[in-house]
Amino acid sequence: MLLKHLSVDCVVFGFIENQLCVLLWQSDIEGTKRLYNEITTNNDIEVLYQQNPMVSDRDYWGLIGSHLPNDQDLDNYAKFILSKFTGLEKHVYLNQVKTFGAVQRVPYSRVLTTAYYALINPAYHAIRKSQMAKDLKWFEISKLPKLIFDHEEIIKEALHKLRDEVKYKPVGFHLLPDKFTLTELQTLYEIILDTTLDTRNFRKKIQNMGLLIDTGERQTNVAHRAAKLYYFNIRIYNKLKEDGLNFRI
Amino acid sequence: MLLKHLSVDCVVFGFIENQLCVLLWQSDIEGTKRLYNEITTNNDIEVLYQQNPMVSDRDYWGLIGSHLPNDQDLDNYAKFILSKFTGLEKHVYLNQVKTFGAVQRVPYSRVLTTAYYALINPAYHAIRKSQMAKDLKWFEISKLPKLIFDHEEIIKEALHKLRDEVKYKPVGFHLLPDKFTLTELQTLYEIILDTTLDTRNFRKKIQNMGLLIDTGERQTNVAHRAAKLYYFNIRIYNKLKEDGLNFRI
DNA sequence: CCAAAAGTGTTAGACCTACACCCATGA
DNA sequence: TCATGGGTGTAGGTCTAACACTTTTGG
Repeated sequence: MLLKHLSVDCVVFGFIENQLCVLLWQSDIEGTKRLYNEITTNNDIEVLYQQNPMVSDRDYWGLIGSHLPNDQDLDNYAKFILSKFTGLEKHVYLNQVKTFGAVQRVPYSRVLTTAYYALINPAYHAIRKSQMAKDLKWFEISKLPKLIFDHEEIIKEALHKLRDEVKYKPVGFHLLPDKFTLTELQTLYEIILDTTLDTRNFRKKIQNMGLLIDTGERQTNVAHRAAKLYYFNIRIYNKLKEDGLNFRI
Repeated sequence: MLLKHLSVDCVVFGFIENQLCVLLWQSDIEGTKRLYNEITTNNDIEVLYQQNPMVSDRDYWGLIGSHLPNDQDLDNYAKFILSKFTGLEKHVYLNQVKTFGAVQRVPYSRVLTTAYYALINPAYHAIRKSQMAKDLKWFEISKLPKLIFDHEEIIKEALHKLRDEVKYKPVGFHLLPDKFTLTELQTLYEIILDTTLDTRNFRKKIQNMGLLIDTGERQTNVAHRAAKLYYFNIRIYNKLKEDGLNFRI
């Protein structure tokens, strides 16, 4: 059974062509029904979905998400949503943002939603649209379309949390490919924190953390000096995740 | 109507005699029914409460909290719980921790709970037990009694969040009286962060933030040199709340 | 006058900031 | 050979960490 009053939404962040992007969808009512029939029987899905603006109006987009089934753990179900909607399997960084519970956030029904944010690297994790979506697309964070309900607020809060975390924990790396250049890393921080950073100081700081390992490889096919590729040291990563990181700027 | 599947719990932290404490209660079933009759009609309260270990077993304590009414905003309802259970009025620092949603967290029913934490100063905010409680008491964080459900985990998570925040935001002050000494402030940080701090360095750091204003007053009736009393500068406090604070140790 | 806690300054090292030029590559 | 982005060092200032003694008060 689906819980009528509680849903789970995922703010999926991706770093694409030096832009921070969010993954949004438009639901296909028939496909969504089919999904819910897989998950549970005897549900109120038609009541729950037929009034959603995203179903009837092609201008409206939403965060991927769904009502929570009675028999699913909240955290696991967020993972499930992510993999069901995008085809992504495990090892995706996923973090609860908070629960949004204004009475009128969904105009036609009382629904609270627990939001999560995910960080993925679209170059390495191919997204595939599931059958239940009419459409599934990346939008730059600064060029969002019309959004259903309070999803714009949810995205803002998730971004705020990401900004906070990126300063004190080594989370940003999840948005990069396995091997990346220092310039990519710097650009990532610049975009997330919406600022510019001094290249020399940034490199010194990062290298002093001991977090990066030189792969010995370099970029290929670039029309300029090829940059070194790094990956990151998971042991030191785990340590910094515990101890915190000082990335204030 | 009360939502059967969603509750709100508050982890109320207080700083008492140089110890970090949590406020816990034991519910009185009759008093609780009376409260719910005030809030809503036609509810399932007996089903919701009669199996709670706290009701039948005097050894079990719980966080203050209740099921969420259909027509109440989540954030407002957390404030309401705080004032209803303790008699505290506004201006209490309250912050959402996260939502706990394991399927079996309440053994006899599917209930998710959104936890908040509150910081209060018991010396200045007198707590009064409401009629619906058999008992309401402060417990040192290191000497917790048996707790219902996953309330111990909720307290741990709230404490973890408090520790994280205290390093980067000026939240700790909410646990102190309006006028306080530098030693009280230092002890507070030492207790929350579970460490010791160098007095001279601590004082320099705090004073350089410009957050404190000398009241010109001193302690009275102490059997040693009387310490200066400070209060804190709300303007700089608000600025630091925005910009963040660097209190890493 | 004693006990107890308040209050204070200096130095060495670490870290942060600001800043400009040469290097490697493919087109 | 040019355009593009990669890569590097230094000096001055600020912040941090370590450390011990004197002051004030009430009993």
